[in-house]
Amino acid sequence: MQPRRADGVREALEQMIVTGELTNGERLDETSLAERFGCSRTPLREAFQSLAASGLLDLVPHRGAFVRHPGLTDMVEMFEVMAELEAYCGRLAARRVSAADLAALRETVIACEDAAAASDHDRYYAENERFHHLIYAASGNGFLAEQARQLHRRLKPFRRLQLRVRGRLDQSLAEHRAILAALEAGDANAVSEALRGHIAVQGGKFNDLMASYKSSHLNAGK
Amino acid sequence: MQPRRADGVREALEQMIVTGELTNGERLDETSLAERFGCSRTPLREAFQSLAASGLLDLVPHRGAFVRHPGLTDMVEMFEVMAELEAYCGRLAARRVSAADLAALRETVIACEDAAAASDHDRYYAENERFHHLIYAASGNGFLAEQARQLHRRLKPFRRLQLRVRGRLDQSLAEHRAILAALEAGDANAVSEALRGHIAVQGGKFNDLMASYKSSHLNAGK
DNA sequence: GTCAACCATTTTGTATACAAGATATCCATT
DNA sequence: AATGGATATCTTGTATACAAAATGGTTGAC
Repeated sequence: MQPRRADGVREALEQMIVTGELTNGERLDETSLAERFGCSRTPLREAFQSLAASGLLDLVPHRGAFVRHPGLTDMVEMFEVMAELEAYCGRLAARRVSAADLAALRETVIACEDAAAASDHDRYYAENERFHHLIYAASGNGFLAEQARQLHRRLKPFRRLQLRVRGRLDQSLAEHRAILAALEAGDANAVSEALRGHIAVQGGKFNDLMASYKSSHLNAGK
Repeated sequence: MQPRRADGVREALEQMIVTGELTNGERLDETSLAERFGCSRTPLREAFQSLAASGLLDLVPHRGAFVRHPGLTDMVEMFEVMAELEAYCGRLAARRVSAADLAALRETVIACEDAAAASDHDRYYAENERFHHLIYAASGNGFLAEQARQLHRRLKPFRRLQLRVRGRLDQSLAEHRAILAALEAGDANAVSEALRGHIAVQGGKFNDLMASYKSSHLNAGK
């Protein structure tokens, strides 16, 4: 991972943060990171600003940039908001979804079925992401869609871990089918509630989340 | 406005953007801005990254930074999301609000009454902001509160303009009273709906918003 | 022996110099 | 006259040099 170009610095750093390669609370040394990336401190510091704005770094003046991994509490809070955003997307989408959107959604569900049958977690996740992004877009509210995408992105690593829990794939798939059915029926409440339940961390999902959180090793230094 | 220090550059720029001093689509010339702020291009460019992440700037590689004012559509979309976020804050707050929170909320309502009686828009806005921030915090979800604060901040200039519409102050105050009453009663649905209605752009509010938007001169170059 | 102040070292913050890409101008050609 | 291309100029992107601030260690006093 040696991006000569600066555009990649932000992405590379983000990757290093979310994968846990950089542990929580760790101070990022500008000089050594610059050397590692084969660039100077300038593009690095610009990336820091961007990452800090996304909440992935803490920028303390004259002290440095510190990796900021969400704690278990933060994660639960974020999922709570994610559930609400998705539910709202779904509510709007139920009214505004187009035939083309529905066709695309049906496709992703089929693709998810294939992936689930093959136990291909990576592919399932990719299609799962497409499914949700389609719903965000179908909300007809571009700002809402963008917010949802951002949060979705931030929760990505944890969601991926969750999907590896046994049986979760099939459950997720069944929920997708229910969401799609509600959308086709144009039942805003049903869509909204199905999505909320799909995202919300409740019941057994909390234990799954906690387990995957612990195994993520992101909580070092907390 | 000449911040010698770099921490102020971001704030100063943000102010210049939201006040409309910098018009929509305008390209920010690094050299001239640096000269104006009495600093070099380096801190400016770091501020650009931060502002771009907040959606106030568009950063086009090798082309420059362009001011990005929300169009009328964007604004309506943002208010739509704001209404939903506030409604959710209220729903949570109805369960979690503390006696101290309620006392503080009562204070702000009284302060709002004073300000409204004196037709002091600036003071009313300040207390109004405090009222809403208290509810965000009372939601007990720190992430949600932060998201709400950010969006609230971004909508600030438009909200201020809206409040200048005749009669809007008294209406807003009455709604605050209703929200507080619902919170005291612990009626989650009532709080949620009262807040949604308080924020949502609907009915006559849309015309007010449109009028204030036009008079904001932020839409130049669109 | 402990605490505090001072100095050295390290690290962040800023300015400037330089490189690379983009735009605009001017000239040649059709 | 219009178009296409080459070049000059300007702007952004990056590296480096320098300044300021913080940290850590050492020394001296109590």
